[in-house]
Amino acid sequence: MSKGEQTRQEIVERALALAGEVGLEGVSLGVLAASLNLSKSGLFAHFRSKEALQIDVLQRAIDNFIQDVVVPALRQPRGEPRVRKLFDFYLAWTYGNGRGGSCFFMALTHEYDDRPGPIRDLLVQSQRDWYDTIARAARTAVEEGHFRAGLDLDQFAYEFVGIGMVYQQVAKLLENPQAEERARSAFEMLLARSRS
Amino acid sequence: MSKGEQTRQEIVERALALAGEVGLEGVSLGVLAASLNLSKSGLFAHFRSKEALQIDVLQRAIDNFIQDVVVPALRQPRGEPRVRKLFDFYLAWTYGNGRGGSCFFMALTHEYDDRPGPIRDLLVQSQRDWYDTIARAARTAVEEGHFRAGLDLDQFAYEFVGIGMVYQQVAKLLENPQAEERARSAFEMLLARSRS
DNA sequence: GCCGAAACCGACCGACCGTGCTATTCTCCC
DNA sequence: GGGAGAATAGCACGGTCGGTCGGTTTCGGC
Repeated sequence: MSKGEQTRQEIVERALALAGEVGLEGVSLGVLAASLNLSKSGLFAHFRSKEALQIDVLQRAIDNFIQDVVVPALRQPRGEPRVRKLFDFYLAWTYGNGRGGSCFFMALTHEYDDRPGPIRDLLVQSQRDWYDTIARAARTAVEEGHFRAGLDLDQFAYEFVGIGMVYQQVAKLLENPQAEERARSAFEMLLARSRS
Repeated sequence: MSKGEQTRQEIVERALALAGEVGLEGVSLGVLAASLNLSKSGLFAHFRSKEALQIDVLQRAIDNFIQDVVVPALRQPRGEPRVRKLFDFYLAWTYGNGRGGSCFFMALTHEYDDRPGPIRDLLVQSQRDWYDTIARAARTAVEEGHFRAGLDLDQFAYEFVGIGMVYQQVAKLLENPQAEERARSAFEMLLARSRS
């Protein structure tokens, strides 16, 4: 990897960390450059525009999410165990990501849900993929006989994500220590309903 | 109401609308003033600081939410009907609020969940009140015999809010027309589980 | 070890930010 | 209807923003 490419990676990585604290739009080139001991122009030379950097950052976040949540879950046995692990890793990622900030994608959802453009497009695609991933995992559980035939897979994914979302607010904003317990309890109910 | 107070109200109102599009932090005094045909300094004279304005805007949003969601629900008969209406008004408010933007409080959650200060404090309090309101409504349903005795009221509120949150993302960001149907379906399941 | 290319820097641009200060205009009560 | 005080405008400030440009340093292949 050339020097330039390496620096580029470091920039994206640092920008992702900063974006977890102040939002993607809130990352300014000056602050980002200073935190990397780089001049603003030196940093900027790696990207055609700030938006190009933002897209790289988002893509990096998507890659990380897949690597940390989806891939390890897919290594689990097909069916309910895989669905369970998907939820576990999701919860863990949600909490650990962004050093105290909330789930990166949730923050972006509210930052870009009414701001059209390539960033929103990429975000939408990634979230659709995520819902699909959950639904596909649920389908394996149906195929394995863990979940009942005729289960509405998209509805399952919908409620799956809902639990993760409220977990974030209750854990991060409201700082309620019971948040995880409640999330797991809700998820167990969702699983139970999906079985019989 | 004096002229000054009237202008102040108009400023807060307009700022609230703008904040629904660009976030609370994203509302700049210059743009806000221009959209009201006011000079920036003329506008600023009504508030000690930008933060004071932001707090007023948030307080206004809280008042609106109570007026549009909580108060009308409390006019419903105690028990399940009241809980149902609380959800209905919540969904409607979520969708209609901010002219295409998502629920104001959800956006603020991710804007301020790692930014301490009076705004975050007020937001936290308002959200805790909201969860309490749901839990209290659920308790009336227990008292009326609609919900089973021993129902975990806070868990009920948790899952209630979770459904509302995922609804927002699916409806607003993913623009899925089935979002509301799925939300209502999930809510019916929650009610069913709370009864028997 | 040289040399072209890649990487990086410092200075700078115009625009906009929040916030004061002072002057002018408007409102409303006597 | 005039005068006091509130409401608003004008202007300037120090800063930061994304972005540009020309020059300097560093890297990597020969």
